[in-house]
Amino acid sequence: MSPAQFTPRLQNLLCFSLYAANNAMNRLYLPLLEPLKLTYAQYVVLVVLWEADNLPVTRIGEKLGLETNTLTPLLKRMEASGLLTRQRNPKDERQVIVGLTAMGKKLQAKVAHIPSCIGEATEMQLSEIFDLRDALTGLRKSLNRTVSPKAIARKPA
Amino acid sequence: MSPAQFTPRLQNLLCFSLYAANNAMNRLYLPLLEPLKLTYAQYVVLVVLWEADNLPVTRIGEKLGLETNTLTPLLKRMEASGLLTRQRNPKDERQVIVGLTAMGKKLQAKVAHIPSCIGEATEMQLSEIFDLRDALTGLRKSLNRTVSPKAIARKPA
DNA sequence: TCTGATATAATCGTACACGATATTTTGGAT
DNA sequence: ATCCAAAATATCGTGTACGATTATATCAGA
Repeated sequence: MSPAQFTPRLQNLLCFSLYAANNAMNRLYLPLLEPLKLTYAQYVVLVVLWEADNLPVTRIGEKLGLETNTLTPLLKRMEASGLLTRQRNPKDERQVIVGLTAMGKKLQAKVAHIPSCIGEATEMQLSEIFDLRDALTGLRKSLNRTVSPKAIARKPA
Repeated sequence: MSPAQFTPRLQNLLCFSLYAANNAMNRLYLPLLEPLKLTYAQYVVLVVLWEADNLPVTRIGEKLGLETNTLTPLLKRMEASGLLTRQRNPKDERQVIVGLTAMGKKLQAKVAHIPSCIGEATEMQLSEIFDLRDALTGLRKSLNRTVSPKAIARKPA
């Protein structure tokens, strides 16, 4: 083990490169999502529902790696802004089924330009982007084997 | 452009792989830092100060990619828990100089085990970790050329 | 010297993300 | 049928991050 491990420098830390890149990515999304009155978390909830509508809260949490203590208030805000509905499942009154409203569905067209904006800002080739994405997905899955939210412990996304 | 770009799937998005990996990393740090009563943000502030003590707030912000609206309350909490001091610079009363206390310095020894814990949890070779870290640092710098906090616009970290 | 622009930090309001806990519903074992 | 554990969601408190704004100090130019 090198002494550097005992006095880690910021620039050497994987965790910091991840933390700072994530903050930078969020800052890039802010002006892109602001005209739609969306936050990044709200955006990814919509991405999930555009793929598969009418999901219970926990199922959304499995896909996003979030639990209900984060999702419930988030979904309530999205319901209040008219993007989705939250209804108890008559078949199982424990579940709340989250479904898109017409407005929520319509937003899909209005974010179509975003991926290319992000792509440009990365200044990377598509193949590099895909490699980085896959490396990060692999990292997430490895980390989740050590510690994971309850929702993911049951079903790794 | 493939149609997939207009209906992005969660798993295809670089931003989501980054977001979810960062959340997972934070969850891994929580139990490691909890015995020290540190948050992740507080930890990286200490890493900065262990490298170079007695920095003005904005200088810390340049290194971390954060601004004073985030740092001021963070540093006040760390001052309250006895990790650091905040003093106006007599040479320039606009600046607040942040310095480690003895307790703040002592903590460095108590985090020495953390990098190897993280390393293990990644299930990656050191060379892979370094490659991923460098790719993320490059991504951050690219993204910061499109949008960046004021602190970074002046001096890219 | 004075005045306006800039630099530095702080404050305020909003929205996550987390651990801990509570509430309600369901299902299985007796 | 009853009771108990598990499941699903919600609530609460804390600590970031962010945009917008404010307050004070410094500095440069007229």
